[in-house]
Amino acid sequence: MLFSTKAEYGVRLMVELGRQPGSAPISLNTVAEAERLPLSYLEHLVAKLRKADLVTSTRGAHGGYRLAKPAELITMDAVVEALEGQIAPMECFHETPEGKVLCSHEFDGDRACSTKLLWTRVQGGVTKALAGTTLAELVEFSAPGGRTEAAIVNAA
Amino acid sequence: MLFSTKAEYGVRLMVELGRQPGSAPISLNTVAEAERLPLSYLEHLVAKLRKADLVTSTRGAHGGYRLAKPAELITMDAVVEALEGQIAPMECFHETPEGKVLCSHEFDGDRACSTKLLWTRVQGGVTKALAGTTLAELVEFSAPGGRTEAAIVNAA
DNA sequence: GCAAAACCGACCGCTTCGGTAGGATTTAAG
DNA sequence: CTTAAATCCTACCGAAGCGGTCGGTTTTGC
Repeated sequence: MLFSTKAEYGVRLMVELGRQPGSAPISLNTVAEAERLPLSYLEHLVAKLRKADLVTSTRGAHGGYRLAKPAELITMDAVVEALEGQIAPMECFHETPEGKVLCSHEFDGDRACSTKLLWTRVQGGVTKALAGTTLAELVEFSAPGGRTEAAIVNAA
Repeated sequence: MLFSTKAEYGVRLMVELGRQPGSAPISLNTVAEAERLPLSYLEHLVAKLRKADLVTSTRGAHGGYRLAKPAELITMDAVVEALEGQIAPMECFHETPEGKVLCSHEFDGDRACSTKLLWTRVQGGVTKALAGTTLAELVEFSAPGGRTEAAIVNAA
């Protein structure tokens, strides 16, 4: 599995928040029941989303969570990264500001790392998919009269 | 991390086999020293590659391993899948012969799974990268006078 | 004051990861 | 025939992460 349920549950949580049009905050309990997920586990996940400034919280009775910005401006790479940590195909694959750096096994420098090409391509494919998908799309797609399966193919 | 060192080491192992032109089998010990990887761990990995018919073995003194087919015909999705198991972005994301099936949380059927679109795109991006890369490319890329970094971008 | 809610941190059983260890079996070379 | 090299097989092991659970504290509206 590329990702754990942290990403799965967290994305569902975000979609649930994105579905509500109003300005009233939504309690985690509401989300937990709607998605049938354990409340106390969602607490851990929403904490990560809050630290990443993807949701805001209001405490006390009738409190809850809201999206920190419009769903159209939230891309899924930020969401998944907040939940799962840095997204890289491999432990030794580090991104530095100035391009990529490999590798703990790339010794001697007498020849290129044999796996660099592969992981770079994989990295590109994943980030393109994640960064190219907005929360708004997921909300629309999963709506009762949402877009059809064809939308998946079209947006390749 | 999307993949563990099983994929990393296993791919290196395959590249090392692909580098040798001759028909003589290469011992794991040779590979282990060349790539500075623990021999006894490589044994586990090569067993998976053998079960997946990606390498063949000859036992006894001067034995070792060879690629089961030309490097041009070995795509990395088969290699990674042999090492890491089925590649899917998420536990609940199952591929059936007739398309995709979701989801353990997609209850009631009254609305689409909110994460299906996302994971389908991720899946597509990863498999495209893996299936679109052959072992021969990695061998060439990592050769002493191999192709430059630009090859990575070009082959997007 | 009470109840609802966000917050926080500790704990727990389970599986995987990365690796080690010890052997058994096969085979080529001397 | 013996020995060394190599594949093959199974069991084990510490560490870490996963998927929660629990108990409690704090904040806030009614």
